[in-house]
Amino acid sequence: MNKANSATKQQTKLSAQEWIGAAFRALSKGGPQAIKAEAIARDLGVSKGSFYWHFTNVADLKTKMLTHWYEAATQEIIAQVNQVKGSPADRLSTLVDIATSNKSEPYGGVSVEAAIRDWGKYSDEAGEMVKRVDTQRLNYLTQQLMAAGFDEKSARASAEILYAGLIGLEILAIEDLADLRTGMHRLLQKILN
Amino acid sequence: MNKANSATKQQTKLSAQEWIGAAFRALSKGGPQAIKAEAIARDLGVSKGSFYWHFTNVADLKTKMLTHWYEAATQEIIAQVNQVKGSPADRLSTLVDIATSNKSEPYGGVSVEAAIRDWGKYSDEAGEMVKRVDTQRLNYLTQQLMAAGFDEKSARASAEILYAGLIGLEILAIEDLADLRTGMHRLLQKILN
DNA sequence: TCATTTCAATACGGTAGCGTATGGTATAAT
DNA sequence: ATTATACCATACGCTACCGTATTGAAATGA
Repeated sequence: MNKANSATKQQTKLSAQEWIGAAFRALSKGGPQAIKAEAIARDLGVSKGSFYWHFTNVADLKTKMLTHWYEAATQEIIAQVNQVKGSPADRLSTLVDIATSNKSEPYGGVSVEAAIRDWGKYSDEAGEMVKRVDTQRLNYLTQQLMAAGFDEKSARASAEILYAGLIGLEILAIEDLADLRTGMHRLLQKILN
Repeated sequence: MNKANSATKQQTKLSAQEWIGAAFRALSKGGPQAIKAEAIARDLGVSKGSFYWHFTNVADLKTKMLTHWYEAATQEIIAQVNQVKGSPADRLSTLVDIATSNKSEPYGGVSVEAAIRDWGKYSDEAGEMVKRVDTQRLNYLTQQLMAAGFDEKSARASAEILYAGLIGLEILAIEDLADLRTGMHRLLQKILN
């Protein structure tokens, strides 16, 4: 056995990030109650001794998951959309594409989003984080719609409908991303026209 | 103590229905993982000996919960809406009101609906039940929209948007039912006009 | 080289939930 | 009055998970 084969995923040391990534995988597969130190350790092929090195306890891991998701779900996406040159409608369209793309990254992606939203219903900490994300996104959508010519009041109303549609379609059609995307663009057209 | 006082809720015997009702309360408060025999028994002020009299195990309870929800979430509501005399738009409006009303009944009501939808993501059995309910409701909506003058293709498309909006708003605004209802009627207008 | 730091394995006690077994009590039937 | 039935309590063993303590090993630095 070649001991120094770095390509075979024979990693000797783990980082907190890898634990967090595995935790997100567990979350989207089994829900919040699947975020368990020993189960994730098994999944990583390691013992819980490692877990309690990187985190003080499970609550600590959860907090760090939420923080990371917050960054990925707001700042990064908004920055990404803002550098799209074109009309506000173009940016909204880009936003829809991003929101309906299932990135292979650990956090971000549709299934994680939905799972965290569930989580938020049963945990205050997660609930507040979801609320912060929703508020920020809603503000951003309103802002884009106003840039597209809506007055503030109707921009906010349309942003709510658009965002609700996005969330709803995401939850209903989560297994077929292509359908989700076309449905979303359809709704966007209905609101913009 | 008047031993034969039937009005004081001093019930000596429990029915399976009361267990199911308590289980739904636990579900909407704590999520699927809160459906636990011993916890619900504590809530009912009784021991788990009783639970295993009425149900063979926890899986059995869950199956019965899903069956009851299925009935309440489709047949009963559709029957209720169908007896509204008026235009299809009137029936759709009534449907929105029903869907956004938080009934005090054990199953039915917005919070239970959302909780079961979560549940469906992590359990195949619940997932299939949710899918059955969604399909039936979507068909019914399509049918009503066709009666309102849409052709089949666009009726189905609009039904999906309407239903997605309903689900989305439900999940976003679950704490404020009044807002939910007005938002929903707004979306209905946008689609019908 | 050897000492320190970083990461992981193992072993432990504690709690919570499951399902079973068994016995107890109240109501109804005869 | 006695027996049967329906419902519930209690006690048990089992497993999964938590968090701690201790030891071990590998990498890094001096």
